[in-house]
This record gives sequence, structure tokens and C-alpha cells, in this order.
Amino acid sequence: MHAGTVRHRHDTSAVNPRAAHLSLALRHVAEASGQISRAGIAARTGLNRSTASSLIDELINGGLVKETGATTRNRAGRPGTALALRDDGPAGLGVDVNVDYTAVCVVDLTGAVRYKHVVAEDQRGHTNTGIRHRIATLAHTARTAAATSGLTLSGSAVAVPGIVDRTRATVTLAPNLGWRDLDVTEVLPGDVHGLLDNEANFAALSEATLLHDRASYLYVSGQIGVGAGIVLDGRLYRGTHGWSGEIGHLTVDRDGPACPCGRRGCLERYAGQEAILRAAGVSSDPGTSLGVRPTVALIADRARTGDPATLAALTRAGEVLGATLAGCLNLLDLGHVVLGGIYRDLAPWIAPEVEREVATQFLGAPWARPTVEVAAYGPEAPAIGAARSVIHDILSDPLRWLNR
Amino acid sequence: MHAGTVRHRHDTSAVNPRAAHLSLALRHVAEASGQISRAGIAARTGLNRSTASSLIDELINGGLVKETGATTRNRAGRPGTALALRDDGPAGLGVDVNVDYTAVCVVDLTGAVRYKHVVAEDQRGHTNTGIRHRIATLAHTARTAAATSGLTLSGSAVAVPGIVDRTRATVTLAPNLGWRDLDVTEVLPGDVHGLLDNEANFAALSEATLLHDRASYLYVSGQIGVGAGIVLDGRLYRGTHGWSGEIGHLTVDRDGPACPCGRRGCLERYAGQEAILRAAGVSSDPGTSLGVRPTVALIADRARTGDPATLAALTRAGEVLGATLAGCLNLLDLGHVVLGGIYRDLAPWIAPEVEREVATQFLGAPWARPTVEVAAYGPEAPAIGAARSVIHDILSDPLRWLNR
DNA sequence: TCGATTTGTTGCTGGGCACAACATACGGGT
DNA sequence: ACCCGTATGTTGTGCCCAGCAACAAATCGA
Repeated sequence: MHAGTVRHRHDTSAVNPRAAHLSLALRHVAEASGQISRAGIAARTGLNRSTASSLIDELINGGLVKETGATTRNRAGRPGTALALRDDGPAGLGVDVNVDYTAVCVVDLTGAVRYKHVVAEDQRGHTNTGIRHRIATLAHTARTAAATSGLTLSGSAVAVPGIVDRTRATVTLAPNLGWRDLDVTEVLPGDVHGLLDNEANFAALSEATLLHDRASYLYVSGQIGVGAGIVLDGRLYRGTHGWSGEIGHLTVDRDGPACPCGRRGCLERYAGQEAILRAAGVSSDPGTSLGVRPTVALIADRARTGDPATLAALTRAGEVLGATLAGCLNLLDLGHVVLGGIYRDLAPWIAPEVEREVATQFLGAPWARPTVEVAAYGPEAPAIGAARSVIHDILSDPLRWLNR
Repeated sequence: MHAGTVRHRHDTSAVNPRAAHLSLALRHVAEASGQISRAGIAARTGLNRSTASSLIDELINGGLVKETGATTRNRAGRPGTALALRDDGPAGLGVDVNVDYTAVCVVDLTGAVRYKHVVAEDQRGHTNTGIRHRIATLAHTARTAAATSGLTLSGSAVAVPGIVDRTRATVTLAPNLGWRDLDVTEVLPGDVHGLLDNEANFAALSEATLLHDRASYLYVSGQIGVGAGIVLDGRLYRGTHGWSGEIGHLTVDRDGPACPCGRRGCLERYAGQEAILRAAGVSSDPGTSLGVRPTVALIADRARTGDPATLAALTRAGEVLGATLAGCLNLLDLGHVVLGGIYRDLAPWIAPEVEREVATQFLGAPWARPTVEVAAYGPEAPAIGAARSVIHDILSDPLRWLNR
């Protein structure tokens, strides 16, 4: 092959077949990493063996794919050389700026978390520039940590609790952080691009690769509020403005208790963290609670000891949550729900109720009973999802990395 | 150019750039039919002028595009030759088999309805083969009518009130027609392919081209039940099993009236046709009502005369419907709702209520107030949408038509 | 040990797009 | 009327890249 590769592709064309094929081949390697050969890719994609070979060579030269020593076994004939994603190539940096903690993590091409660091500290006391400096420092240490593992950051993504404008990569409004029209990504390393999105959305993506590659599901994130991330065919659905997944203020009961949003009987008033605390008889004084974890752990402790008020509160929350989710499943025809955030910690008591309600109220249940699953990651989910979204971008357009 | 064109493309490749570019060029012609030149397409797509020329030539030879005599005016320089979609090329046949009527229509490439025929007759008394024979006859007359206009049917699509399996093109279950695992498309002309879908879905598509090309909206179809079609980015969202849009049994009030589905307080019990009739004090005896239209017209008449019970019933239905739709908009972040079915006929009384509820309860309303619109078509909407889906298929893959 | 079978590579061919050059057609200034 | 600038459509050329076929390599089974 040519030693000096292609240098400047103008790439004005609307459709770039080579890029699409490179992505196709790379994603097939990712799906069966270490278990697939060039011929296998050719067979599964429908491309010619020679074409698949050429694509794989380019991916190997680009540092995305490697040949493992192993050979794929077959009945007869020459065994193929197994291909796998490199775990020392590009990596994604994920940052999660929340009200009471900040998390950074680095994920390699295989989706494995290679570095993770969570700092529990209330950000409300700091200035904007103070927080941004903090982020920059954390990100810098993450980069050096990645470099020692042989990883190079290809991009970064930031999760924030608020509304974002992805096209301009700015935070439109994050009330709990006191941010408004702020560019967060400029302080980050990883020169390629800085992605930005809502926490619930990135948290939803943290489950994407664990399930089937093109899965569709609803990720519910319980916090003070209740949010959801909608994943369709393995990709986030963001809606026309990027505000999708607002289920916290779906009306459960028009005559229910008043909500700060101005309506009555919102889901949050039944299944939000504050509501569960109040129903369980726990003081929800913000002065004493240091963040999400301790109070939720307290509830879980009480439930384990069999406290009736707590158990009743959790049952009620699970019922209402399940009924609301069933409605969402009916609208979207989704067969899978993932419970994240506080619902993950309270899953032993919440999940059965949700499962029952969903199984009862989902119209397609007789033919396809929906499944309810507990999230794999806790508070680090948004950061991991953010980092994985960077990896996802590489998998869907490897040329950008190869031409870097 | 070659007189004898390409004949057999194996097309095993996963990505076919030529097909994608042909579709791209064709869709740009469709968007600005009669107002765009080859150079304009090149400019908008980013393709080279010579490439755009080649694509357009192929589309012209294939009978999809024509040069109008007009020239696109500019400041200076040689004027371009205006391009437009042919209105005497391929056409789509749409069939709607409903409980109390059957509709056929033919739509040309521009989306215009060129033939329409609605037969009001209750199908419940007939046998399956009888109905299918009726469909075949109607479709045959539609084909001859199309032929006299110089149109050739490129495909057909059937809308049915029930659950379908699109991959096998069979009706899984249509309770009101007594159908189960039935292939409806085999009796149709238009040899290319027979599409099949739910009525609400095709009805939703009937609005697609009237709005912006890549619009996202929720089409609500009020009948005996209440269904919805979700259009995202100009394309139908069907869900994992094809059952999306089931909003009729979303829970409005857990302590509400019982529903035949086994739950309580479903939306249909408040905003469905029977519920409105009952609330307005009209007898809903199925023996006297001959189909949907007369009874709805009766309600509209009563409302026009100012009957208090009827007005109250409509207000209540609109309120509940609007509140439920607001929840859907919050989940999906959609900014647009189209009211179809009986809500179209009752729009003067229903729409304001829906608009108010949606504006109040959609969380993004302060930044982007959602719009509520009345459907353009009435009972013929599913048939038109079905026919347009055939056209949509040509626009998204013109090669299939060119290589026919 | 030999044939069957599968894998990976190489040379060849052809489709299709970008690019540049050219003929064409119009507006505007002198 | 003439020329120049500008934009359109067409033609010829080169290159990327995928398919195809042939071949060497490597393993299994009889």
C-alpha cells in the first residue's frame, strides 16, 4: 500500500460511501470483538472480501483495530485472523457537573471505563469561573491518567443538569448551578469536539452498549425531579428542541397536590425524591442533607428494616411511576424500561411495582411483555454515558479519527 | 449517453451512493418544483454541477422529472432551466378498508390527489372474500382511471383498522372486520410492492407533505377509539412492534369509569366518540347509527344551536384530550399537534380547549408555544396518506422505479 | 498424503464523482 | 452596438473505490 496516505479530502459530497463502509466494518468488529475475521465481516455486511480487507487494513493502520493472535475456528479451511478493537487507541472523556458532585471518566474504544473520579462537593457556593476551573483541572488529570494507559482523548462530552443548546455547545439554563448561556466545553482538552447534553440523556446512553446494539428503551432517572432518556434504535431521541423525556410533570391526578411548576398532581409529587421522603416520614430539610446519596441510603435502610411507612411510600411511588411509564410505553411502543437514579437504589421495592403496573397496562403485554431492568451504573452514569457518546461518534464516523 | 442503460445491478453493497444521490436530487426538485435548476441542486446539495446534471438527466430519462419551459431568473448570467416533478409519471394507489366505508385514491408524484372514490357501506355483513373482491374491483377502476390520466401505478398501500405485520404484509388482527392473519395486498394491482399499515399511521402521513418536509408532529385521530400517529422528521415512527400511538387507553383518572380494556378512566372514556355522545345526552344505539359521520354531524349540529349539554360535553372532552396530549408533547418534545377524525369535525369546540391545555401544560411553552392545527382531510385521510407513502418510497429510492 | 474448504491478497475492470475547461446565455455599463 | 462579468449546462480527464476472479496459504477430513 501507499506509505503516504490520503491527505486532504474535500468531502463536499452528501454521501461518502467509504466513510459509511468504514463505520460499518468497525461496528461489526465492535459487536463481535475478538470473534470475527475479515471474511466474517464480508459475509455479514455483504461487501466483497477484498473490500472488507481493504477497510480493515485502513482501520488497523489508523489504530482503531488490531489483530489478536487468536484465530477464529471453523469446520474446515484456513482459519481467519481474529480482529478486535484496540484498547489503547482513542478514548472519550466524560464530565458530569452536578449540583452536589462532579464526575470525570475516561472510556476506551471497547466501552470499558479506564478512569473514574467522583468529587462530592456542593457547587452552589462557588462562582462560575471557579467551577469551570475545577472542571478543567479534573479533565487535565483525567487526560494525563489516560495518557499513562496509552490512550489519547479523541473528544469530550459534558453532562449538565439543565437545558442545553447542542448546536452552539452552550448551556442555555441550569437553574441549580446558576448558569445561563454558558460555554462549558471550551475549558476541556480533547481538541476534536465538545459534546453537551442533559444528564438524563447521557445517563440513558450509559446503558446503550450493555443492551443490544440497536435497542430501544426508556431510561428513567429519579432525582429530585423525574426525567427520562428515550433511546430508539440505539440512538438518543432528543425531540425538536432537545427537551424530550420530561415525564416529571406528567399529570397523575388533576386534583392532586400542587406542584411548584403551577400544575397539580405531577408525577414528581408522588415518585420524586422529596415526595418519597415526605411520605416515608423523613425530614427533607435541605440544610441537613448533603446530596442525593445519604438520604436515599437512609430510605433504603428503613425499608430493609421493614418500616411500614417507608414501605408504603415506596409501594405507592412504584405504582404511580409504573402506571405513568405504561402510558409512555403505549405511546412509543417500547418494550423495555431501565430504572436509574434513586430508583436504582430503591429497586428492590420500586421495580416489582413498576413491573406489575407496566405488565398490566401496556396494551401489547399479552404478545410482548415489557421488561423492567435496573440500571447498571449509579451516580456515575451520566459521565460514563457522556464518554461513551464520544466513542459512539468514532464508531459512526471513523474517518474523522483517521484523518485527524 | 448509452441508449441501452444498465441492466442488472447486483447491489450487494450496504451503501449505494448513486441511489442516495438520485434520491437527494429528486427530493430537492420536489421541494422547489418548478423553481430550481440543475445548478441550484448542485449548490444546495454540495454535489458538483456535472454530477447534478448527470443525476437529473437520469431522472428525466426515467420519467420522474421534466424541464418546464420557464427559466429561473437571476441577477446576471445565463438563466437556468427550471425543473419540476412530472405529473404524468408514476402514481401511488391508496386503499382504506374501514368498518363502514371503503376508500380508494390515486396520488401523483407531486402529491396531488388525481382520483378519489369513497363507498359508504357497512362491511361487517360481508365475507372476507367478498370484501377482498370489492377492494380488487375498486382498485381496478382506480387503475384504469389513472391510466387515462397518463399515470402508471408504481405501488399500492392499504390502511386497515387493526394491527398489521408490515414485514409479511398481512393483517394480524382487525377485530371490527373479523380479520386475522390475512394478506390483503395480493389482490391489488401495482406490481412493485404492497404496503400495509394502521389507519391512524397513514392518516398521519396525509398531513406530512402539507407541513414542512421534515416536520415532527402528533396526529390525533378521534374515532370510536382514540389513536395517534407520530411523525418524526417527516417519517412515521412505528415503535418496536408497530403499535405506537396508543393513546386511547392512557389513564386520565385512576378512579374514573371502567373501560372495556379492563382499566379505569381511560382517555377514550372521556374523549372517544361514544363518551361524547353519552355526555351530550345522545343515544348511542349502534342499531340506528349508520357509521361515524351522521352521529358526529348530529353533535356538531347540536353544538351550533348552542345546546348546553353538548357544549359541556365537548368542552370536557377537549380539556381532557388537551391535557393528555400535553403529556405526550412533554415526553416527545413535539411542537405541533394535528386534530383529525371526529376532532376535525368538532374542531370549533374542541380545538380551543386543546390549545389552551397544551399551552398551559407543555413545559417548553414559554420558549416555543406549541401549535394546534385541524387536519386537512377527513375520512379520506388514511387513503391519501397510504397513496402518499407510495410516492414517499419513490422519492426516497428512485432507482427502484428507474430499474423497473 | 491428497483433496476439499475457507481465508487473505493481488491485479483488473468499471461505475461514479470531482475538477477543469469550454460553449452558451443573459445583464449591465460604455 | 459592443464588450465584460457572471452564471448555467456540457464534455473530457483522472481518481477513488467496490466488485470480480485468480491465486497462495492454512487447516480439516478421509
